[in-house]
Amino acid sequence: MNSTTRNKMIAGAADLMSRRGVNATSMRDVVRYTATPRGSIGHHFPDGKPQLIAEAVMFAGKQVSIPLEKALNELGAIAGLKAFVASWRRRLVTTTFEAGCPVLAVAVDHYVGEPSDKAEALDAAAQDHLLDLANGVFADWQKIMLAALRREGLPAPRAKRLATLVVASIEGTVALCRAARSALPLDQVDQELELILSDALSQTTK
Amino acid sequence: MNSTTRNKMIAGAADLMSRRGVNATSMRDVVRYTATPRGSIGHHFPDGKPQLIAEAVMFAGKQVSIPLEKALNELGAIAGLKAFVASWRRRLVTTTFEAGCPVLAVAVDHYVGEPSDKAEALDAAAQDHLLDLANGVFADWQKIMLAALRREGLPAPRAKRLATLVVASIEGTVALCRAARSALPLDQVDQELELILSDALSQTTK
DNA sequence: AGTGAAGTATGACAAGTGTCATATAAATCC
DNA sequence: GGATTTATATGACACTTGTCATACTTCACT
Repeated sequence: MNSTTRNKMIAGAADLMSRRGVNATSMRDVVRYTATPRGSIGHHFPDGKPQLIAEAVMFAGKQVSIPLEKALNELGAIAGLKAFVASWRRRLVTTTFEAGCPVLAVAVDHYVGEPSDKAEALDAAAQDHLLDLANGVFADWQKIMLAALRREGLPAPRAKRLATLVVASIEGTVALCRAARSALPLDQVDQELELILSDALSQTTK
Repeated sequence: MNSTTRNKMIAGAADLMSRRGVNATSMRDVVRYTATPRGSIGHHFPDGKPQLIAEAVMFAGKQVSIPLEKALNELGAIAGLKAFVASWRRRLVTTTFEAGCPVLAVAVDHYVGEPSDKAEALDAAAQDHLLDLANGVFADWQKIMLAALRREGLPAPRAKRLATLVVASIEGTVALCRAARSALPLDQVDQELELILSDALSQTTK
């Protein structure tokens, strides 16, 4: 199984989806963008576009969760989060605020299926599956953040809420930065999150 | 000028965009959804789909900013924000987490223009204009939140950062809720935001 | 009554969409 | 080395998209 073509397609799809959204990314765009053979797309993704989107979401999930976990492990919750935000910042700046998060794209820009006859019935199921995947990725990120906070002594209920806040606010802030073509929102949120987390952690050791 | 047709189209476009995204919302969808005459769309929106999207963004902007400002004025920053979040929660629940924010949709799901010959040049400008509008709406919401916080004595730099955090985290959380088909993330973030704001405000009166 | 504008209806256009059937090329295995 | 799976190529399909030209209706105003 030649997987480099397949992997290039998945990575390219994730990238394009993060920039323009799900429906603005056609399969022909993906093969153009990645210089992969168009004839292979049906071969590597027999279930068609929904499958490609699904794999792109899972790919993007790992692409974030692995460095996130590493940063939190090596630097602790606060410094690790700052490093993670910094990597988002770099991505925004180097793409002139064109690239975003493909998982958010799936949550917001729902895939509208084939024009064919089967219609509504399958589309709803396919869309639900994609939402499940996106939700799984978000949950994964939250779990990683949660573990880091708990490791520093924060009680579970508070840590869970803060993990949700961190993931949600970063997702939202990245979107704000793209709209503003500026990293200012991310810098502001970064500062506030640091304050909030260090406040919360300082209360536990008292 | 018969504006009820026009207004129905704008409101319907905003609603559909908030549920499925920009590119998944076709003009034919809008006239189907709003039971408005298809022949009129070119009449009311001579600049075509970009114009309809633009008006939908501004419409959605006011639809949020007006009740937000009212709630903050009447109830103060903390209780007002809680009331505002509660209204978001209602919208999510009553639409079984299908509806979201059309402004976020514009920021994430970029409009891909007509298939015609003019191509790239105009598209980039049109997309930039839409991003400007979305950014203006986000900035408006932040300004309203900022004013409420300053009214309670918070110094400007901190208030600005917190206003950004509030807008970004609510946008992100609504997306999380849609992916999870659950209001839990919003409830968690609501609780944390309350804690954060009351902490920040209590430090000013000391 | 009549005139002109505002609104509505309908169909055609060029182009793009995902998918599929078929055909060729490459690589793997006995 | 031949056979069989894997991969790539190409073109056709049924359909949707935004836009436009053209017609018909409605309505206000003089």
